[in-house]
Formats: sequence, structure tokens, C-alpha cells
Amino acid sequence: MSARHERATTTPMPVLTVYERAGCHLCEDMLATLAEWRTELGFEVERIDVDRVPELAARYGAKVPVLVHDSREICRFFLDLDALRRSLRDGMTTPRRSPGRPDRPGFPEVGHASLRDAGRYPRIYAIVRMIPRGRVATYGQVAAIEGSATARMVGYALAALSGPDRSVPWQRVLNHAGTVSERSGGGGVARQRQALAAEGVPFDAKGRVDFDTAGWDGPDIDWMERHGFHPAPRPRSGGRRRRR
DNA sequence: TTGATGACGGCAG
DNA sequence: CCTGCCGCCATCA
Repeated sequence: MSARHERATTTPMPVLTVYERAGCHLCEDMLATLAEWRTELGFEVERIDVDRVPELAARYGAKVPVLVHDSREICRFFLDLDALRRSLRDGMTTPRRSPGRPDRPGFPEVGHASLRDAGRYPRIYAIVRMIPRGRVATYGQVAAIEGSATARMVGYALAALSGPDRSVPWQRVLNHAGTVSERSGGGGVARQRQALAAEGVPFDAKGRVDFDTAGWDGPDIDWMERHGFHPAPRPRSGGRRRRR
């Protein structure tokens, strides 16, 4: 924090541009994550609604948000924190770092990118948002779509959701057995069952949801293409296929 | 830095 | 089916 002030006195603050669109969840995610890092990394954010400029709307189409720094596209759809760091670093005029501190660029105490920072959480949330009302998916299914996450990470990502974000239908993710996963906090389990019941998801006598009936097939190929998801085909061993 | 801890899942009994 | 045992790996104390 204090380091930022030192640097701020000598260098102008870099400006990042986010091309966005109203009602775009991915845009909101990216802006929220940028807000978390703004002070530490030292940058300002400029937002541009592509729908206000026909030329931009035509250029970006549905492919927002797009993060731009110094006329360079850093990433789109999801924040690539490493790419952003690189870009900010390259744009700085103090390139030399002291020998013996190889991986410590101009930013102090930044540390390595965590899962959340690297933008995998927003990717997971984006997938969960695609689960329609009345349908359910498994942690493993979401992980497979994401491509690089594990089921465990999906659970961790959902556990990290804090109250205000109503846009992620976390209740639609169940464990492999089709039951609501128990959790350390205890609470939340009943809320999840209640929320699913309210959506018309049927539970059997043992508290299980039948995936044949209410299982989600995953996002369509086009959506995955547009959002940069390349799921590895699951082993899908043995018989026991799911219909619908 | 290390170790304990999970909103998981596969597999053996 | 159901249970228990691991492997998993980002977090956190």
C-alpha cells in the first residue's frame, strides 16, 4: 500500500479500458476483480459501453468484456491476472530488478496468483450461471467443462460465494450421488434443498435428485467456443449413459 | 514453510 | 446400494 504512493509520485497511473455491455455478468465479474487489485497493482479503470457506439458494438459483438491496456488486448471474457501483470510491468519505465530477486517485478508483495486471482472462479461461476432453472449439475461436470479445475475446486469456488452475489445459482450444483453436499458450516444445506424444491426439482425419498430427469447436459458448443472453454472429454467409462 | 482441512469423486469391499 | 479409503490441491493458520 505504502509502496504504491512512492511509485505514484514518479509515474502516471496506467489506465485499463474495459469494453463492456449492460447486464453482462462476465463484465461485472471482471470489473469486480479489477477493483480488488486496483490499489495493489496501481491502475485506473475506464469503462466503455460498446452499445453506446455502433462501431464498437459491431466490432466486439457478444465478445465482451475485453480488457485493454496501452492499446493492447490483455484478455477477454475472464481476467487473466498474469497477462495483466505482464502488461503493466512492460509498460513501466523501471525494468531492472535487483539480482537475486528474479521473480519480483516492480510490484511489492504481490505474491503468486491464486486460483481465485487467476480467474478460474469467474470461469466456474459463468458455467454455473448457464445451468437452467429446474436442472442440476455435478461438481465434477462443472469442473470438466471448465477444463482445468477439479470437482474439489468447484466446491471451493462455490463456498467462496458470499451473500450478495445472487447471480450464481449455486444451489443447482450437487455431488455425484445427486444429493446436497454436507458442509462444515452446517447451514445452507436446508436452504439449498428448499431453493431446488422451489424450482421444481424433485427429490426422492432418500434426498436424491435423479440426473436422468433433472440433469443438465452442459452448455452448447457454441457458448463454450465463444467463452474459450475446451473441456477434455470425460472418460465416460462403462455403460450407464445419461439420456436427455 | 508445513500441515490440516474440505460445498468431491472413483473404487474396492 | 452403501461405506470407507485415498488422491486431489487451493487455502489458511
